[in-house]
Amino acid sequence: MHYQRASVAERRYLPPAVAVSVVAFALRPPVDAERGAASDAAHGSSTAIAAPPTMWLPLVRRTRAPFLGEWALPGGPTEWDETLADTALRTLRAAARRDPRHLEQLYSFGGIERSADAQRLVTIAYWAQYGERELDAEPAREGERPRGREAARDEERDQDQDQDQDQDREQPPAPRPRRWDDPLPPLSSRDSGDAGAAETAEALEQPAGENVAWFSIDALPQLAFDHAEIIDHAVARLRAKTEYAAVAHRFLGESFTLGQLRAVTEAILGQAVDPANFRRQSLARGGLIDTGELDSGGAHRPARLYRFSEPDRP
Amino acid sequence: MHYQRASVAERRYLPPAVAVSVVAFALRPPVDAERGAASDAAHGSSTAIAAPPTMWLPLVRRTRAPFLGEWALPGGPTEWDETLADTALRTLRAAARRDPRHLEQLYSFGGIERSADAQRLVTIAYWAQYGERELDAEPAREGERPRGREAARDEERDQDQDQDQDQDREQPPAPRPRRWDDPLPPLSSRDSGDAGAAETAEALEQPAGENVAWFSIDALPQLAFDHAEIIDHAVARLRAKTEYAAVAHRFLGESFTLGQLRAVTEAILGQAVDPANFRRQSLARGGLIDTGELDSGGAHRPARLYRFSEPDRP
DNA sequence: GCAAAAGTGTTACTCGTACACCCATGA
DNA sequence: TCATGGGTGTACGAGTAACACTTTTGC
Repeated sequence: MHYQRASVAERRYLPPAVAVSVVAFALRPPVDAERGAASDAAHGSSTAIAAPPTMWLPLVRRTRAPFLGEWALPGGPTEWDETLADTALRTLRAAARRDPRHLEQLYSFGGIERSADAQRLVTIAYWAQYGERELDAEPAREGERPRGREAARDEERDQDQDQDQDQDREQPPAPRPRRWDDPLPPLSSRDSGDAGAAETAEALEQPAGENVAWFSIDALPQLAFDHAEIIDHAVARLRAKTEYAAVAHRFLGESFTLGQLRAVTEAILGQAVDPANFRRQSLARGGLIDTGELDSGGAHRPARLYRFSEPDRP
Repeated sequence: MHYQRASVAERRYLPPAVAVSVVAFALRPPVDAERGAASDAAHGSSTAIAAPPTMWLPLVRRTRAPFLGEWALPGGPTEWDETLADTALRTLRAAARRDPRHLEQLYSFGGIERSADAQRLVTIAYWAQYGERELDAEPAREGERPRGREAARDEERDQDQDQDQDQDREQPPAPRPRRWDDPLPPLSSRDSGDAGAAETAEALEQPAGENVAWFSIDALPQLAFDHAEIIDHAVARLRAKTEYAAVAHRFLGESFTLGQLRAVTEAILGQAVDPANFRRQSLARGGLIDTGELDSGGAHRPARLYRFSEPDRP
């Protein structure tokens, strides 16, 4: 459109473009994923979740001018008919080949370092979570339409931090043509190239699957733009969540033992948690439902399996 | 620029414009301000802060197409050389004729109800606080440059909610041309019209001073767009702040009694607080400095005056 | 003196933490 | 039988809420 034709000198006078970056956490890389750096800790068994020491996230290696060759968060500019959350989903899927289990807005960064003559860019950062199920699923092929549109539905709902009593939003008075940030209609097949503001400095070419690797947050590489800040921000947000259980359970599968949930919490917090107290507090806080089943896997007393009451998939 | 020349049909294919909305709280309207609705409670004395029952905020009456005649939050699109925070400051100043004491990013709303052929708009919501000093200051004239650039400096720092340990951001590796969201250079004299994306649905013509009124949050009028949601959000954020004292003191002047601080806290929370416990906890939490002076104003024992340690004005 | 708010003291209760201890299973 | 994690009981301390009480002013 007009953007492409604007000269370099003209571009800086255009209003800022809107892009999205996604910090997508998981307890481990997907089985088929490239691992970036720090591959010392042996992640032996494929599916079993045993004492996860840290969290991982996918990064994309830049193949363009600013910060060429460095690693950056998945993301890119919004398409004209996409919600912010859908842009996050689409770009994350292009990088990780999977839809996340949870997606939530993090913060808007007005500025990113760029050359003076580039168009300005407002980056809306999102953070996402992958559960065991998503990591085990075979990678989606390019061109398929994303599954799990529910993930976007969470967004802009419980983005608030603590005891935010999710006030219901009443319908607007006037005819409601459809918020362009609504959960969203068919994502048509038009992810071929970078239309719109794609020439922007941070704009991301769809990674073909190469140039993507998963990194432990303990061993991150040099990062492009201010993405290191964004990740710090996301980690802080994750840890600040008072409702640990609500966040932690999304890293796991459908059902889980309290031991697993505690291990995840310890991975998030980066420190040990008393098992006895964790049990009591988790159960007291509510949201955990005893399935009645037992997990007879380990060389010890079988543990009860729980589900989380949150309707993850309606 | 290009935007103006784009036809209506073309506009919807443009990338979203970026605009800002500001929820600016104060304990009372400025003396010279128009009061909207609910003017029953007699606000007798001009300067004395006596048992403020609620919070107030400025709204702007729309003089354009969607939601014409309804009230909306101060705000508007970003200029090409403005940071997000500066856009918030500029538009808030245009409405309230005053610079706030504190400004902080709230949340990004991807969508706002609009007609299908209008350009999309991403709204970054900010919330601001006015103190007694700002409310008493004579209104700034149109065309002056804003004072109190410090306010913008807060922004993007402590936006996080609770125990966020303000991690220092290291300098970027490459030459740093200047983040376009930096605290910001001379705001030149160009607030004459709406350049750029100003034709956008929500775009705001600088209010000449009319069409602006202050409302109690207990008696808000019908609001345009999803601004009611944004206000709810801002109020929730304000109440969720654990460090009440740090937030509350900004509503007051340079020095204040603990009784005043408690009254402000009660206004924020909307409920009574035990004076004895409030005193102990406030002092224990630190940040309050006994000035040694006394406030001999009321028909009772004089109260010590305190300052807050936060360097509000460096 | 009396009202009213400043300021102090005391108690009870809640919640998080630490840790001792029993339970049930696989090897 | 022993090691291991599941699961229960309990005591201690910090922080908070509730409220009685004293102090100091203006009227």
